[in-house]
Amino acid sequence: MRAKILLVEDDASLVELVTYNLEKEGFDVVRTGDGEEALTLAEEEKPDLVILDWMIANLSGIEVCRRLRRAPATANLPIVMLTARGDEADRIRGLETGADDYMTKPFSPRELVARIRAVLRRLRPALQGGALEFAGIAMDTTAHRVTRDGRTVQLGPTEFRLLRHFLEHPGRVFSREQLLDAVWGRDVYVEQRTVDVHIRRLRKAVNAGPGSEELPDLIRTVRSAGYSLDAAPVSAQAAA
Amino acid sequence: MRAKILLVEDDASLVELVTYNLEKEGFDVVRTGDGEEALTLAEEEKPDLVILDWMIANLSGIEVCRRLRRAPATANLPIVMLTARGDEADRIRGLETGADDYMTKPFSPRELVARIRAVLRRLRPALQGGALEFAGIAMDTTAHRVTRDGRTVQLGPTEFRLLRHFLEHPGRVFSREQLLDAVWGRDVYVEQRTVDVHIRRLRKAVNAGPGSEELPDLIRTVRSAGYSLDAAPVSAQAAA
DNA sequence: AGGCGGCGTAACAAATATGTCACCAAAGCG
DNA sequence: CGCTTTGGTGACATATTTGTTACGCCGCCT
Repeated sequence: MRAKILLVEDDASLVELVTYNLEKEGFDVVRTGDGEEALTLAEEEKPDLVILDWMIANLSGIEVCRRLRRAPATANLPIVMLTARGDEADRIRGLETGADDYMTKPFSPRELVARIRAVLRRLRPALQGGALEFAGIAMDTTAHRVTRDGRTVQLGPTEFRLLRHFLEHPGRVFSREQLLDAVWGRDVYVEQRTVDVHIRRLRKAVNAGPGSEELPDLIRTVRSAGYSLDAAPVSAQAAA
Repeated sequence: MRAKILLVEDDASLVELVTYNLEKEGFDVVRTGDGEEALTLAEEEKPDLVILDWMIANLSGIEVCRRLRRAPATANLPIVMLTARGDEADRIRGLETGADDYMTKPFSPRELVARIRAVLRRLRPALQGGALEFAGIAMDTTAHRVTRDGRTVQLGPTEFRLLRHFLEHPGRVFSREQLLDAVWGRDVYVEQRTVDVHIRRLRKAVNAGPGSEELPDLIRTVRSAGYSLDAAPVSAQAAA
């Protein structure tokens, strides 16, 4: 999957330079020089990361940053601040406002790309390899294809995102609420029970073996806590 | 939630400075100056973040970083590199190796703390808990999994919370009332005897060995006082 | 328009956890 | 010793949580 980056910057030559380098490295770039528009674009374009200049028209970068953090839809969006000032106090203020990293101008495009890669690797593993794998389940996020032990698994869009989320954090238990946040989106209101139904559909699809055979269930139900993708099944040892 | 930070640095005065500031800010700090040991500690201490000096004994920081990324247990561990070099090429190399951020010496402690906060803020969802361990009992609160001497232990939700409470305060004796407060909640009214029953269930689950064997009981009954999680098998204590 | 696939909800069934009891065992205590 | 107090246990009815199925809605494609 190509990562989409929102570049908020009003220095035209810098925009060109950065855009050129990012696109060369395989990112999609959406651009604006306006603070208000940046907020709109952050919602509508759903970028994977925002590069935000400190000094821009209409709203200061730091204000944009603050508002992005406040809006549920963008609260977790990775933000890299760009600043001409080398002043430490400003950098700290930027980070405390919720930026994830910053770069001081002038910077080299190579370093910017390396930093963005580092941030994305941390935050969106799915964007990196394109391939996820766990306990016999393989997902090609680029091709939107899933296999279990080599056999193709057919999934609906929601089940796909659900499984991807589990594959990105194998072993970890997620509450229904967390899953709704991560898979459905922070601003969607649906019943928590909906998660159960999709878990059920995911299980059915993933655990179907050849013929009518049933493969081991890799989705673990943690009562009163949620679900997790898990390889280690409960040891059915002698408990008599 | 106190975050635990592994500090890998061999300059003693810098270690002091950083440790002092981190602890003042409420972090737990584990330290080493040795690369090999860093890898061990990263696995055993399960820190939430690693601060890694570029120049350390035994293994270079960048090599430590690479190995941390390769091991599944630490592949997603946030890493902040510390370097004396201002050389851009090195910084890029650090980031591309998998570091999430870097700081160039000399740096101000305040900025370091701000950066660490920024990184942890991003990752908080992934940090909900961590690992607890005491006398052979290991609990992974993230995965909601408990083992005794490596064998999986099956617990109900209440038993899980109860055990977690004990693991968080090993050795300490809690009255039934305190346990009801901490595990059930302050506003729930149930009989104190209920605690006994759950202690019983917890013991049964935790002390079950292979087959029908019984492992030593780690939950100590303190008559007319309460219960505690305790490794010491001897009960020749005279409390008054 | 008609058919289709995916989605969210409701409803019911099944599984599991929980709080209390009643009764037994063990530990202080005079 | 015998009595009293405190903790251990197994059983059980109830409450809560989860599994599963059916159904209607909506957007999309032809």
